Amino acid sequence: MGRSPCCDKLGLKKGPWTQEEDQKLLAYIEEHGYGSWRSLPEKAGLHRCGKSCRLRWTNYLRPDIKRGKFNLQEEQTIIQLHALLGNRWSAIATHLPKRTDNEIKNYWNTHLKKRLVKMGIDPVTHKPKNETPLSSLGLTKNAAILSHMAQWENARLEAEARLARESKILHYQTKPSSHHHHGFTHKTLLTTWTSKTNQGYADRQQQQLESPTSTVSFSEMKEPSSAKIELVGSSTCLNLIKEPENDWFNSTVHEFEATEMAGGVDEGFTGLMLAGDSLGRSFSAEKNETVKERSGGGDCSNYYEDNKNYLDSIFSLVDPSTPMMF
DNA sequence: AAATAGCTCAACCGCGAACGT
DNA sequence: AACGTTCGCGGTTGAGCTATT
Repeated sequence: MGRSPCCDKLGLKKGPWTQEEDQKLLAYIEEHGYGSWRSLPEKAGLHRCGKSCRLRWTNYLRPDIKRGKFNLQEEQTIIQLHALLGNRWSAIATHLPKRTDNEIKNYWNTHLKKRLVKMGIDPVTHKPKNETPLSSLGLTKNAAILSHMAQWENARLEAEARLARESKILHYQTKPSSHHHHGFTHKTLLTTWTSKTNQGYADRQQQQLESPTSTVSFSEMKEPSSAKIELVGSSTCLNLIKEPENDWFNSTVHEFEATEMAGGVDEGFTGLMLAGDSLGRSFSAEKNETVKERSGGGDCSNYYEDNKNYLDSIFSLVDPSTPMMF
């Protein structure tokens, strides 16, 4: 409830961070860990508000951030997940290791959205702009199914958030104390956390993830996010796993697949363009030049051989029985 | 070379959820 | 239950950079 007092307190600096400030923040976090952002600036000798420090850390200074151009695989993941989740950048970011929600949001707004608009696709609905309104009932069958899928994903995210909260507790329990843990590097700090929580986390995940997800992406586990990477593995393929016993989910997927087989797929979705030639410069032109150097190799590299459409991709995200290779 | 338009992205703002008392 | 504090999220801004005129 309520809002925290704003950072407009007298004397608190705003705007771009200097190298010196970065060093101070890094040095403090290396030694003491992070959290308690409100009190951190003063302890670290920074004339910033805690919010600003947290942002600088999560979006820039964190050691596990990958910077630079997004590769094709990442672009596709963003578009697909955006179609499913909308502007839930943090949720999308959980599927893109090393990328921050802010970065993804920026990239969407400055690149991907414009690209879709150019292609005549509504970046909000991911459907062609000239498409007639949905069926007389307001929704086509497929759109309704997608809506179900989104609900399913929402449930999954809630479960993940629940896990994240628990993991945070563990994190603070294992966080080095300022009294007796001097000289922690990022690596030791993060590794310590990971090793201490890995087993318990896996156990709880097994026991408690009762939402339709058995997704083991450890999403929302942002603190520290390198732990997520270790747990997920190096692949940036999405590892969503369908609960075999989830009848509703299975029936939904099967229903959709049946519809699709019958040629009933609504071709309005963005990904149809992704697989086709109309994708404009990046998804086709960049494909050849970049697939080797940008795909990151691994299990994802032969994605392009599968000329699958977008909805295939989306369902592959949630149905491992149709492996999606990026 | 200067002016201007367009673009990018780090950082800020405000809101609401979660949590503590 | 009510209230205060903290944190995280998504939307927005604007400084700095690049391209164009």
